[in-house]
Amino acid sequence: MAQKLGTEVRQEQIAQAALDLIAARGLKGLSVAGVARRVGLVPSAIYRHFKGKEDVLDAVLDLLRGKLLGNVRAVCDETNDPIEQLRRLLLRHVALIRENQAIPRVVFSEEVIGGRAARKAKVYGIIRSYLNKVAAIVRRGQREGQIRTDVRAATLSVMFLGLVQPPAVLWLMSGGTFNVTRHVAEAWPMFSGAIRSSSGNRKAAARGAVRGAVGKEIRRTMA
Amino acid sequence: MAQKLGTEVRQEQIAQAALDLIAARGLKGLSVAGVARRVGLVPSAIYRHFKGKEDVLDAVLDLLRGKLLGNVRAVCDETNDPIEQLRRLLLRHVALIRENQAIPRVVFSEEVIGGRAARKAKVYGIIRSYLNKVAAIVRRGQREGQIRTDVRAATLSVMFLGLVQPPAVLWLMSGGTFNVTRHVAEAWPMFSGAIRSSSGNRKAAARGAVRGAVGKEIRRTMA
DNA sequence: TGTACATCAGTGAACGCGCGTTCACTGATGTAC
DNA sequence: TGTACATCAGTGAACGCGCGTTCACTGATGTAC
Repeated sequence: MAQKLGTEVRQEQIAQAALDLIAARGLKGLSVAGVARRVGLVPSAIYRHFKGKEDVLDAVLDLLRGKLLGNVRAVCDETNDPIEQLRRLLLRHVALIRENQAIPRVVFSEEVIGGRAARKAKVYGIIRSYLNKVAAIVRRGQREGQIRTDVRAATLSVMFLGLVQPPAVLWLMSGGTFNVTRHVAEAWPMFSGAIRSSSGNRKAAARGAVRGAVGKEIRRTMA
Repeated sequence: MAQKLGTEVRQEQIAQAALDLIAARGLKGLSVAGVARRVGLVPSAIYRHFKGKEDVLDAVLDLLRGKLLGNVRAVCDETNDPIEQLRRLLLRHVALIRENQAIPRVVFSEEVIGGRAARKAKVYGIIRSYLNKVAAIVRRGQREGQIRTDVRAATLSVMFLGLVQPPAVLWLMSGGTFNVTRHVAEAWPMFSGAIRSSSGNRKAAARGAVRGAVGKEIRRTMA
């Protein structure tokens, strides 16, 4: 018989084991038996600590939320410059995904995207929190004059996500061939250049001109 | 007994029914029985036309490849300006995904990302073909002077994908709440502005300056 | 310090459901004669 | 035009596998007295 441990300890172990299992085999490969084996228990023992498989998955989502939002907090502690915060967040995000394939695997999984409404909402909530924090950084940059103000912060935050997400998917699907780091290293300078407000003496005038041009483009795009 | 039809006809019907089913309920909800019901057959009848469920999925992938690459061909026929081609491709892509939720659902699915190597490779191949065609458009734009040359075409093509992919995921997860069209309409002007080569008389000089700056940024980003 | 008892984490057998797949059979359709 | 035959799409019953979940039972641990 396996050692008897408190339910809090087991819950942590189980959630972590589930996370590892997802990282290794994907959400589809997440089974109660597999988790139990990793923890050194018998499948039915899992039910001493969780109501069922669904609850285990919820615990995994909580872990992921912690990791994602933790990154945001970390970069905010590291520096004060909004653009520099974004750059570091980007690098951390890439590192996080590399070490933890479970994140994209969960976010993009069927269980989540096509699954129960409650879970879909939970994952959406996590991503929204993340995006909102990114948008807050952007908004501060806009107030303080480093970031252009003719594009909504919400839009910029989703574009920011667009720097990592496609490469992450390509990386997963290529089995590690696609070079995420290289892509990000090339894409970030262009992105950061594009979101910087035109600085210098003609600042206000230039910004006005750009805003007019973008507005015209929006009307064209939607036509 | 259902009407007897040729195997080619049935194969098309079955692939289309599978596509519809995926769009409605996700890949997880794709069952032989479900497909059979939609076609008006009994489950075992499917095996007259496909070796098994896996083969049905492969047929679905072929359908998707056709739709994706078809869009590229269409925009190349519509106009000659590379940037305009990209803009139209973006709009078409959004429309395609809106009408056909099956695309993101398949691409992001477990079956694909964590599934058999052969299928993963097939989907990766489809996306690579798409990206390569986008990169070809970009490269032409670079040769002809409309698009900046200090960022690789491959990188720009992945960034292009980054304009749609995150909003598509958010749209799916939010159950249709997230406004993809609006995001794209706002993101495109910024993107197209950022990829345009600085035109005018000081063209070469400006480009040289930008290239220098970007190179410096790359070294910083990777540090 | 020792004994009885309550608690509760861990066990293993068994159940049931969904689902992909097989197989012998049916009967409609088109062709050869 | 009619008849026999071959072909092959469609049928329904049954199988088997994986897997989540249940349940009565065990036995280790800590507490009360």
